[in-house]
Amino acid sequence: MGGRVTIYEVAREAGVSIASVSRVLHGQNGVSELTRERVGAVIERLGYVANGAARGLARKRLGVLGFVFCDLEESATSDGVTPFYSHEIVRGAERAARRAGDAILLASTHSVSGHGQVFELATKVDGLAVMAGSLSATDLRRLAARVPVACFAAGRGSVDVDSICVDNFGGARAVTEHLLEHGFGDVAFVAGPKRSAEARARFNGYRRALGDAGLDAPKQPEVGGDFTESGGENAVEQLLSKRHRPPRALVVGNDQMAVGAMRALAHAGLDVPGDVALAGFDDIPLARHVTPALTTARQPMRAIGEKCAQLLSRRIEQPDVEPVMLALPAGLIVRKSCGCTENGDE
Amino acid sequence: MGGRVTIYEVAREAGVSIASVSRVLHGQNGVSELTRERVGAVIERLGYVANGAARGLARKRLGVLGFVFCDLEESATSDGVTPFYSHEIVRGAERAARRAGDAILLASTHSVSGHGQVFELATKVDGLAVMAGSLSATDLRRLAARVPVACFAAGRGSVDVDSICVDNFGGARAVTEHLLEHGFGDVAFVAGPKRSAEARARFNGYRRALGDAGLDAPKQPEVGGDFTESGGENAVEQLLSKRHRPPRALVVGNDQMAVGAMRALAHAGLDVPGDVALAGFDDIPLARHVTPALTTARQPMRAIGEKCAQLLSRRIEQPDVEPVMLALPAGLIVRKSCGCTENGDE
DNA sequence: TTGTAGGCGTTATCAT
DNA sequence: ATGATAACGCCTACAA
Repeated sequence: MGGRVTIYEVAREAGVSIASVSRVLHGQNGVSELTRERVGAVIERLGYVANGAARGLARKRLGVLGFVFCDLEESATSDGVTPFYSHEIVRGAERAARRAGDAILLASTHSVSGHGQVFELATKVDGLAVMAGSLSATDLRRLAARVPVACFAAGRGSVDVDSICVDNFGGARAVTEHLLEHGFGDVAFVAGPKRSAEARARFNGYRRALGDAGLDAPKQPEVGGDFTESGGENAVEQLLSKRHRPPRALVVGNDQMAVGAMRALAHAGLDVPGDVALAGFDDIPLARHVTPALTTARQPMRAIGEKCAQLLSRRIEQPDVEPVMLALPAGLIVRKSCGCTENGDE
Repeated sequence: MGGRVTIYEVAREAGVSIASVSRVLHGQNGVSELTRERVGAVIERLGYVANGAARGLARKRLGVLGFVFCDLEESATSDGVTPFYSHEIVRGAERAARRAGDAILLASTHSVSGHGQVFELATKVDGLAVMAGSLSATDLRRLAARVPVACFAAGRGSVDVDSICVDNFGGARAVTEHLLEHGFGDVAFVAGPKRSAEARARFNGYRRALGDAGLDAPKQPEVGGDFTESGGENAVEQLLSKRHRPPRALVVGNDQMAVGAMRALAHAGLDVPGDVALAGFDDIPLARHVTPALTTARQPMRAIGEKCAQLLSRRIEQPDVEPVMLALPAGLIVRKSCGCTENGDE
């Protein structure tokens, strides 16, 4: 918001009407060069900054897109996963938003929880992009009934809003196929949270790959975790104790759990990829840095952010178009944990 | 912004005046229980969401704090450093802002550069927190003359605005002292960018520690980099070629460069910490994951974000109080790269 | 090219 | 307890 000086003062000081000031402010035509210069000088001298509230009120558009993330707090965050995840999305979103002249308002579900702080937030934006899982389906529905909403990182959900996510099914399938191509017959799966649509999609991608290879695939994941490092560690410990012999390869629901899995395997005296090959999902920054470097399916986070902002903008402009659900392809990132030796890293 | 339904419609539908609606909206007294209920019901039924622009205009306060970061783009970012850094700051900021009923508007300098997009941004917020280095001193000054501004991650700069940063001097000093306590006599320094006030403060902290130990310290850093991994790698290569014998220990300007340094040392066949001990600065997430784990000085990012939001809020309320410069203590994080063996990690 | 004036949706003051 | 009614600062027809 502009400090004190208003368009009226600029007008007075320049000896013109506010309409003229407004015109030069927006670089419109129909202003004499002289006026333009005079007004410009006054604006600079007075340090005028337009009042966004007034502008938003008049334009019926604040020029602000809200993004709400779910804050996994102490769990996933401590390893810098969520931060990166959200940061890349924000970057993409910001880029797209800026092209449209908008700015990004940030909030995390943790700080936005309580009763209905999202609705309070909704007040300050033209539309809200929400990360799947950061809101209950009920709240999401209520929200969408009030303001333009888009959803990211969502699997095929039930709520009828625009949404965008990575192709979890395809990514997991590709990763699994890669493991299969190594000739590993016994490929097990470490699942994510049961309630997560994304986690389920990844499991299904894994199953499909097995099926296509003529292999038996379990209907349900043998073990699973909550997408955290320790979750992955526990899951693999459990898996090892369940089986008389460890699987030859492992597709893990996400990279973070994969890192935990590596720890569990090391603990059990198993070599990766010698004894057990491994692949994750997401391509978090850490994936390149663990030893061996993690083979994984990359989420196009930036693109997700961009696309989400675009979807949201569109809905703001055209509130009644049919909602779409997009899935962006995941990139197969081959590193060492699968048994490949060449450095396939970019 | 609220979709279509306004306070007038709510009022009409509830059979009261907009004043009454406004009252129940703010939980004010002086409203009969009956009215309160009726209005509440209508609000829910109509899905009313207040228009933030109108509200901001009337209140002279949008309830939004802007944060602008500098986007190191492909350099530092590719390793997930900046993301983490900014994410933690944003978290802290959001927390503090929320307590004050505010929201956080995000922007990065990359996308905000060009001519004066910051000023455009300034339009949409009540105040702006800017990361040091994301703006030229001139722009910062101009900005501060127009809207409330606070600065974070700034060393003692010249511009007269509220600012907050970690105690770079003290942190570097503590880290250096720790290395000295190991009995390493020859401790070299890998500096950050010359223009960075933070980098200089760290160098000075290093010098002070040497001086206090009765050791000679160079007036200028022997080598330096740009705070990136490859920058650190190059700097150390250069250092090794300059000297006939490698230093016994190395204080590196930040963690990211320290990781690069480790690579250079490994390349030269030098063991860390056996041949060369190492310490960094920041405590980025990766620091725990490299081998050996990196000893470093931790930046209290969250606290920085919180404090910055507070400083900004204060300045918005009281534009004329004397600007303050705060430095938060850095925590010494002892891990393996310095030669310590016990696991000092939290 | 320039100016006038109504409207945007809330808040808040002042009556009632 | 409730209701009119000015601001708030900008945008934008519409006039001149």
